[in-house]
Amino acid sequence: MHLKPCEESANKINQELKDNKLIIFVACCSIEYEGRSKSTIGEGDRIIIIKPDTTLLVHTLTGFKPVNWMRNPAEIIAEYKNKKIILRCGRTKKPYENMKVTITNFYDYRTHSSLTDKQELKLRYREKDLQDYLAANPKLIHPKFRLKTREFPSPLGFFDLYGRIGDSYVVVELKVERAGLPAALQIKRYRDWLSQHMNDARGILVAPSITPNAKILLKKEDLTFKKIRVSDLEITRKEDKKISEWC
Amino acid sequence: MHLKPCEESANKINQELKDNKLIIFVACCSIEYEGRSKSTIGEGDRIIIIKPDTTLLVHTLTGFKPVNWMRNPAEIIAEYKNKKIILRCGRTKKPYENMKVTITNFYDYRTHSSLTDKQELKLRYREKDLQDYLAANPKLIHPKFRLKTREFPSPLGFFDLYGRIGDSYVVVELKVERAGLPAALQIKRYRDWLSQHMNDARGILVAPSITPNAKILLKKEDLTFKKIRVSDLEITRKEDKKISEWC
DNA sequence: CGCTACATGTCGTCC
DNA sequence: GGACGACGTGTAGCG
Repeated sequence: MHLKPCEESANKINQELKDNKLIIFVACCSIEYEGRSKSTIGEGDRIIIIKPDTTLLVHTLTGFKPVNWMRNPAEIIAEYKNKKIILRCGRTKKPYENMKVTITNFYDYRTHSSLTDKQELKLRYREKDLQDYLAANPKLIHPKFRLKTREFPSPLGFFDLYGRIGDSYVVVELKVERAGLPAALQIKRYRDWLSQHMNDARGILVAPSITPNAKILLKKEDLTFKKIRVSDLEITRKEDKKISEWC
Repeated sequence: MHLKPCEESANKINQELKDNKLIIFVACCSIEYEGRSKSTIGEGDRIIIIKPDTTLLVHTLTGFKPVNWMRNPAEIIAEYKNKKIILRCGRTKKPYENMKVTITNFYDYRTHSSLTDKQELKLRYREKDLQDYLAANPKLIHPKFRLKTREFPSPLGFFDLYGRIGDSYVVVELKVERAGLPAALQIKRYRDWLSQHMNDARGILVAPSITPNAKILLKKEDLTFKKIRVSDLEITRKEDKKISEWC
């Protein structure tokens, strides 16, 4: 449908907002936002989605991230003024934010109701799963590692894994992605805290790889790096297959 | 348009992908993803956007984040099989990932070409602006603070601001949001590094507020917290205005 | 509701 | 292309 900026269009939009319809349109618009930050963008052609839960997304023609957005819960109102449709949108919870979308031309306007989606995303191979797996197979970390607890609560934060190697007390920090300086500093402060309470404390950083600076820090601080790729544990990823070869 | 799952539809989609059209549709589909992680989601009604730059987004009916996506650059191919349209999508650069969208029913299908957007988002009130302002008004940090340089390069990272208070050398870390443990640790390691090179080193953390744990660490480490809200500097945000009161 | 840590984070920027 | 840090980060989990 090709909506025109007029009084009836504003009314129509307001009714459909009220009915919690899914609204999708492409339009030439400019946007102002104010809240945690403040932004403006001049006139251009963009995609706008208003979900039944009042989530509002504005996408430009390129890139992953919306150029502007409003998280639910929000209030959204349309009005007609100076030959333009103005969408006012404000969050009804903290952080309070608001947005104004000024539409000069619609290229397309569609609404949907009675759509259903009862499925949930099943995600695998992240830190939690790695922790599960290593808790069940502690010897992958060190042949003599004996696990005592997972998510051990220290004042500095939770130790992913905590246990012993011989007489030493050991804190293990897990990273699914390449470990950088922050990860190295994290295991350092964990080990340092632990050594204040135990005679013999060690720290092990588990990750698929490590950045040079992080490696230097570990060496200097007598900490251990253990290379474990989450994807090696069960399944090999198809990284280089050509598009035609996928199953 | 109400596309049906058939051979012609697959051909049409492939042609429009080739033409770098913007494609937006609502469909009942299931999705498999594999790459940095791995996920599946069963059949449900979702919104799918394919941008001219090959960015692909799949949105459910609620929430801000896409349930599945593929960042550009990617290759996308449609095919017809077993009364379903299958979209295969794979990134052509690292990280290599791929996705399969299996479509059983289209509720809507729209494409657009000749859309243009030459505008860029103008964002304000973030860390850069705070740095600008405090560099121009260093006395807001401390009455005796004399700025030497901004973005002072240390091996640990850039010091947001660097200068002197009396005979002390001072590193300042700026945060626009509430400062947590990571921020406190950051200023600590900056100060520690500085104290290895200077007789008298101090660290100041500037933020609108601070979490309890971070505050404890600062106190214990003899670091300073200075409360500065970026929004107090020039402009008051309208946080609690009702929707009807916005300009 | 605040605090913390994770994320298929994404994105820019510097090297 | 890797490393690093900001982000209107969003989001889930827990107290």
